[in-house]
Amino acid sequence: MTTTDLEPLKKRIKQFPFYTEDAFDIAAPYFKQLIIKKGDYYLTEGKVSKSIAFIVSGLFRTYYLKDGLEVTTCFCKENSFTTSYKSLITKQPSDLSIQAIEDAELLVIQFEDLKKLYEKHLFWQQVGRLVAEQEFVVMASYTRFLNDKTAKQRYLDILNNENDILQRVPLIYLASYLQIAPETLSRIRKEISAS
Amino acid sequence: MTTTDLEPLKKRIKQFPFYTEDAFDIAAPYFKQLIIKKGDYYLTEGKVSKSIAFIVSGLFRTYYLKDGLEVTTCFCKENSFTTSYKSLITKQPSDLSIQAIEDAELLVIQFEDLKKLYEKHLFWQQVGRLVAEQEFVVMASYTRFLNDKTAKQRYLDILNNENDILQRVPLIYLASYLQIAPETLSRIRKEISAS
DNA sequence: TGATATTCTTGATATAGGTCAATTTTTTCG
DNA sequence: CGAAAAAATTGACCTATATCAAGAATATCA
Repeated sequence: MTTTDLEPLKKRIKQFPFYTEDAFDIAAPYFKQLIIKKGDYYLTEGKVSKSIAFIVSGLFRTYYLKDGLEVTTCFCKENSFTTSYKSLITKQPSDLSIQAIEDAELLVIQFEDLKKLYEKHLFWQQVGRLVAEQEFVVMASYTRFLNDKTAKQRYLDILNNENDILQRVPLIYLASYLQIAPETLSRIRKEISAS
Repeated sequence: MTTTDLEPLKKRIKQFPFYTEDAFDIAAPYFKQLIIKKGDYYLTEGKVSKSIAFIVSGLFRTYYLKDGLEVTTCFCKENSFTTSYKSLITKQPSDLSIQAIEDAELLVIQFEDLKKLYEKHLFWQQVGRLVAEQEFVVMASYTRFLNDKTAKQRYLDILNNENDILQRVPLIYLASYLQIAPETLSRIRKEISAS
């Protein structure tokens, strides 16, 4: 019997202020390994999100349905966390699905267990706050990204700043993340390659 | 010498779980009253946000400049908090300005002081987390609001759900909050009143 | 109160990006 | 490998909303 390797997670948690080995050790038993194959789901629409996943390896996208069409809202890669944060917080059914677009390995903690840590350790309560703050900043930036830039600017932004993601996802997902019709994205790419 | 009346703030803080009078009393001395006249600013673009304000009375809007035009991102009314949350968290200069659009009374706490409370009391650390979570949910909803609905739907949403705000702000601010040109909003209103 | 600035409305016109339909290219997987 | 499915491209056309310009209605405050 081997124990799950938590090193990648520990490395991430160490980045938070006031980290101690103690705090980590007490949390460690709560994390369970979960393997998800490409195309499969960590969470599906309609379910209440009850856990948070640390992505050891692989790539996920979150999407919701708008008039029957999938709208991708996020790409989540290794060394970050994923969940339907809104569903987790509000305890309402998720309107997001979270799908692996590469084979993935997760370390999952139940939110109930995390809350126990919140109450036991200022450190974990603080991690909860910092993560929430970070999520807010990311969401605020995404809103501005969508609303302040033209379709072409948005694509160029990704091309310049998140090229690794671009290489790993089908353009059809990227298009909806950029809030562009796939046909329009195709034209933008053509225009750029011509110049 | 009279002490500042913190009752409205206390009433709001009482809504958080694990509230105790003790926790509130320890925080109380940090809150300072601030009066802001209509048209004046709580925060201006370029400054780093270093405090959080509880709005006892009055109404604020936050806006940023996009190609020289003011884009309103939020209306903040009595019994809620306001700040440039992103600037506060990231310690970067704010791209938002926060302007009173009605005479207002605030209770202001410095973020430095709040952080002291975070470290002293699990309760306040938790308040910080819950507020961050709430801000995230609001921002996520706003993003979806802007991207999933047509201009007309967005206006009708506000008309039906936030009529009090609508009564209190010039349409020109509302238009930019809805990401609609003022002319378009005017036409939408005309169309609705005709039907 | 009245002059001035601000806000709101209306019309004419422009455009970024969407939609629909057909084809080609790429990926998947038995 | 090769067939079927999925993704990407291309062309023709459309539409929601922006922009520009001008006038009417309101609000402000000396």
